[in-house]
Amino acid sequence: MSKLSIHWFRKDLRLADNPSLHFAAQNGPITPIFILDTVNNTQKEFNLGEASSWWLHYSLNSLNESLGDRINCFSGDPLKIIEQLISAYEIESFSWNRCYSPWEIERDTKIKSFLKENDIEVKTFNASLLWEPWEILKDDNTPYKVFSPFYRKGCLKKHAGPREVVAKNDYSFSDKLASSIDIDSLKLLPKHHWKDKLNKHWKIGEKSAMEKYIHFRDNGLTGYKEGRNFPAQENVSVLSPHLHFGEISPHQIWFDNKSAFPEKDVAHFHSELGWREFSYYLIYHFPFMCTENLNKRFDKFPWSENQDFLSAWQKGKTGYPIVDAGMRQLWETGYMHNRVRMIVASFLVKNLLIDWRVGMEWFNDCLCDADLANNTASWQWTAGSGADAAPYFRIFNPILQGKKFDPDGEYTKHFVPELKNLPSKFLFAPWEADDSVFEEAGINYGEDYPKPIVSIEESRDIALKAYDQIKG
DNA sequence: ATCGCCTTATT
DNA sequence: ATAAGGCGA
Repeated sequence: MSKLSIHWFRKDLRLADNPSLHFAAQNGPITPIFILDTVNNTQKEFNLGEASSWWLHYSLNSLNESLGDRINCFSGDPLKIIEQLISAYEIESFSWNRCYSPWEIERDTKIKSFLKENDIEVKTFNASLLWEPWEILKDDNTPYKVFSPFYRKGCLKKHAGPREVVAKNDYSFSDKLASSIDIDSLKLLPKHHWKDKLNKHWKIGEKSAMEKYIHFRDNGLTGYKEGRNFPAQENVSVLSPHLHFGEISPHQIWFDNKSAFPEKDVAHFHSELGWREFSYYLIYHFPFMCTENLNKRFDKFPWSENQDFLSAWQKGKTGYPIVDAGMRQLWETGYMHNRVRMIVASFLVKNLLIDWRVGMEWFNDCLCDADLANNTASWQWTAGSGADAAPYFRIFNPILQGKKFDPDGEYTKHFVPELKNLPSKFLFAPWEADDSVFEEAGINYGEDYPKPIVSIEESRDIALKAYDQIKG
């Protein structure tokens, strides 16, 4: 048997623009492996949530189809599995594309030196970031903490630019290894029926990811800059889960010719990719922030542990329609529009006074695009404890946000159908309607739909006082 | 060292 | 109109 050129698939579940795969192909057929790591990410913050586990199952199946059913799956401790592979087979080369979560960096560093000690050629590549986090620094060689200068100066001006897209070849793949298991044996599908709802909302895999990008480009990119704020409009790409699992790369998107589209929309869409980069950048330079406040002052913040509030938030029964619509969209579809993510997160942290980590855990479990970097950076941003955070007093008002960004109530009524007959002027503040309005709308207020669990004004004041306490 | 600037707001 | 405060050059 000839020597194996192993490519280790991780967050790069595609054939196109895959530098490691491209490298492995130089030595004949590639041996593609996937390892479900059951050892290094057991901490709940890093664990594969239910929705992303569900996604991964189908993404692997889609990938495997492209590989002609040649994927080799394993489950367990990657180091041990790789150890077994190199003792059982002769290895020509071992390669992968980099991952950037702190626990992945730690794991991969160990595996890389282990392979080197055993005289195996090991190569790693960039497949998922436009700018390597260590390549962008201020003039004083410390990392940026504010997005705009990071992106405009660090990324766009000073850097030579992202690597080119790797051409796709007709790769060939070796026969399956005897010790590998099949995808089903990874047991990624959740047992309960929640997942059944997800099926109708998504097409998973490399081909669908590219189709979705093209569809967005041709139908949603024009008007993106403003339209992206309106959850009822189709001006967002919804590429996040595909990007998370690497079914499509930011390079493929970045370098795609968009000259037919308005410059301001294109620039803004690119800057959103920049935000994704910034999140990865932050957790690379400040790995502790995945579990701890970036701003240490927040360690003293008097978070509430109100389980009733948390449960109402999770179920979408807070009595604030735009918040509830968002939380139900999450539960129904494994996704939430970005504008609404900010609204529900602000509500949890600044009106219910619940620790951002509790919200992050729920998002991690329910979002198909659950991503440690984006989740960490965005929750901390909302909580005010993170980098480039909004001033603490900038607390989202769910009534005003609803009126402003869902003016016709289309999004809210879709996910909170019990309010569909409520006149628009009351939709985001139902308590302002009197009995006759509810009667006419056929709503038993307080039964069919809950009354607010907290007062916006009072809870806002409490949050501001708590913030005053932790100020230096 | 100082000064302009800052994704996503609210009243 | 207003609201802190820190970052970046």
